[in-house]
Amino acid sequence: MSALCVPPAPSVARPSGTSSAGARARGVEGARGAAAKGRQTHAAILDAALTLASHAGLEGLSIGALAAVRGMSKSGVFAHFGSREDLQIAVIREYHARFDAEVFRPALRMPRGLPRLEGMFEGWLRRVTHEIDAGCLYISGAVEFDDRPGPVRDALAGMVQDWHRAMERAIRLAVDQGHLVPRTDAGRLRFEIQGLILALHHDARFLREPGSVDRARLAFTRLIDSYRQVPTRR
Amino acid sequence: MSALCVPPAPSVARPSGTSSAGARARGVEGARGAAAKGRQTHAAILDAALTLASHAGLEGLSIGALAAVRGMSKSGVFAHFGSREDLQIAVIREYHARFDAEVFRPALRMPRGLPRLEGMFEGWLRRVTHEIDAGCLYISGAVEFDDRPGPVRDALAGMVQDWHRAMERAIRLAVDQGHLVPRTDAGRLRFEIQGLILALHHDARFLREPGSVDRARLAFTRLIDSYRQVPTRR
DNA sequence: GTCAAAATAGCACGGTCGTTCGAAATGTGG
DNA sequence: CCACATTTCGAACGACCGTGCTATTTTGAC
Repeated sequence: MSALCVPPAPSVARPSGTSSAGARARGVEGARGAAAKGRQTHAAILDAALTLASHAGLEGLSIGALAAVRGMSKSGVFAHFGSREDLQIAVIREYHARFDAEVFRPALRMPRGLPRLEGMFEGWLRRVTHEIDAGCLYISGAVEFDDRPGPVRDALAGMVQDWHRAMERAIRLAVDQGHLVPRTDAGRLRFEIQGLILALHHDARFLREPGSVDRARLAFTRLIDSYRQVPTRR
Repeated sequence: MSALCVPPAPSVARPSGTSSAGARARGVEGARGAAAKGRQTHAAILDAALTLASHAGLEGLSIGALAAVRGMSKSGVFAHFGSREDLQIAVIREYHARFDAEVFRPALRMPRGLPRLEGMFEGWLRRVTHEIDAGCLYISGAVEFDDRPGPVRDALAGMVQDWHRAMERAIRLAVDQGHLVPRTDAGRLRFEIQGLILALHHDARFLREPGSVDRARLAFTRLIDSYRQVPTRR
């Protein structure tokens, strides 16, 4: 399912000695038919949670606010996720799935090498641009959880690292294809590209500075050019 | 005082119709002698608040935790700042002052042009490096308040923009000195440099990736080289 | 329609939060 | 030492938080 690896919805392996039906595992469960309405509202809540977390951050995501948005009771919402932490992780997982579908997978359809790398950046850019009033969970989450160990941080870091690995793979492919100079350090180029996205997110979203997107795109072009393999060179 | 402009401690111009002695303006007040012990604990609290906010973020900065750290009562702490918001702003202002003293002012002592620009980056780098287990308030604040209008966000944004302007001034000086190519776009170069710092903060602090500092330094060198005015060129 | 299972509501608990207010303690100038 | 301003405390408030329990409603298969 998710092209950026990560095990698919780990069927909630937590201790779950929590007695009550509230913590019931909302994993793959009895396959066919069993939960029709349940799954549906579960998805709807998750969607609202994603919107909410995009604005208030994962820390600002509260079950009460979520219940108010969905027009249902706190405990009704709560029952769909074993705990607030599980809710946060579910949100991260959902964000990852969307990022995967909207950024990574389309880029995979581009020919390997520079075009695919550029596709990744463009998709990323598009997402951050649309998110200018929504906020990237990878970025806000990184800041919120950089000092807070635990499963949420682990989930977040794992997915960000997946994405980094994917980018570096694309960079190495571009080297193999002869599009970039052979001595290209994939890790460093990934670092530099990511810096552009972070700067864009900062300038556009926090400072509301217009023209940031063009600036990021220009900087990317400059950056790639400095790594480009020019056949007619010395 | 603060070389990066920003009016110096605006003597708290808020309405202050809040009756009680709690909200008493802790501004410049009667100059000499009047408040000896008060100022001292005020500074001590502020220092602890800075440490706390560096780890938990400005949002995570709570008066209760601060009181516990300082070994005093919540209301005792509270009385030193009119409100939580004023506390946050005071923290930001203090952070700005330190940044000013540790990054900006030392760089000003370097000869104008590239050396000063490099000095700024190095100072910034040093600060982020030391902050690897402390967190940069400019960065975490930007993420926390990008969707939250109000005086805290305004204060934060103002100071970040001050710093940006200072960097761009340094870049333009480097152009004037003939160190960088004349067509250098100061805003874009500032954007690119800032991206490196943000990427460093992200990789080193969130992902705990070793070698990020060297990577950032290398990337900076590469970046500057791509803008460098080479006298012996074509 | 029946009936079990699933989904949701309602309510209460313990906790932390920022804030208020009046009293107690502490410091300071005369 | 006194008198006064400043500083600190303690207790309480209302609000919101996550969570646990027990009903009640809704759903879906037969």
